[in-house]
Amino acid sequence: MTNNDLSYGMLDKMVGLELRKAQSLAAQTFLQVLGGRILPGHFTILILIANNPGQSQSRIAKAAGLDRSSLVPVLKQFEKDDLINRVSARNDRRSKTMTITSSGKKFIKKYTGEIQKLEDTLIEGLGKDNHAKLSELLIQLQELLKKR
Amino acid sequence: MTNNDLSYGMLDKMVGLELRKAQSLAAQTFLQVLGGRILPGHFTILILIANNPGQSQSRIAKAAGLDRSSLVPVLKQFEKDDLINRVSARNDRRSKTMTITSSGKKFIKKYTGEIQKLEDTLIEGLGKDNHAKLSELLIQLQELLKKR
DNA sequence: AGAAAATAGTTTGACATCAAACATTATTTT
DNA sequence: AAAATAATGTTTGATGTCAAACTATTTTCT
Repeated sequence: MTNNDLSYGMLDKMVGLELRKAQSLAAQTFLQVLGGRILPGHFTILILIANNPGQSQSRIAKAAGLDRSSLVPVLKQFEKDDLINRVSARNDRRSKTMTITSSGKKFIKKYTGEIQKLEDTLIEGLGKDNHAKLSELLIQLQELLKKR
Repeated sequence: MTNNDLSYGMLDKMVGLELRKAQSLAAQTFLQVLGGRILPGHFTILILIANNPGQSQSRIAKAAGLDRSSLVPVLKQFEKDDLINRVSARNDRRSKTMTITSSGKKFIKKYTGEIQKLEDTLIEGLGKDNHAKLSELLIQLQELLKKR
């Protein structure tokens, strides 16, 4: 039997605990959907660049919930794979503005269907209202945590 | 201005994205509460051992949402810090059963108040019902993801 | 009973992430 | 205008985690 009946004691039903477990499982599942070719968080970076052309690395990093420095090797690889372009910003020579390439767009398009399908199973499994409520609460939670 | 008005495109409000961002923030906040002395996930391991004495490493790992192998260095450190005891199980010489020490109990007790206080601010911020709903949905989500 | 498969804990190697320190460029202060 | 402060991208070092391979045991199968 693989029945998991351990007690979490004081941590029982605390959001931090459930968040970590849920996130771990979700990341694993999304990674499968992405064919193991790109990490969920890295896919997010790509999407952010595609939807917000001309933004700086710092802005993208912040939106992705990652450290600036963590982006560097990822972007380097994206560039090497011809998924994005990076050029020094005219007005600020420290910054580099980034844009998606046509290959990048193709790459994204390749997985959008599967990702949406996965999300649809979550919507179906939780119920539409609950799914919406869950993202809403997660966003609200982020607001709360940012304020501390 | 630090206004974060980037578009997440197709990922907007997807649970995977919000989960990852929320989890990152929560882990950071809990780490602060724990005085930077122990990672949230490691504290969970300790709590699990305290509340489920005599369990094997594998069971604890699973309940904590971590890989078996990830536990090894953590437990080694816990042992060195006299927070837990590990002894070979009588009935299964592969297994090691673990118990919390009195120092371990003290360690837990030291942070219980602060952790509960943090959770209380989340309950207050989200509203009691929403907080309960959030953990419930996170648990439900885990069930869904495990079934895939 | 003996062989085969499964399980527990561990080690090793790869990699993602963060934090701090750094150089360069912008902005703010004086 | 000069000096101090802040911001951007980067490098480096440390650490946590996973996955795969390994040993030792246990369980299952025949």
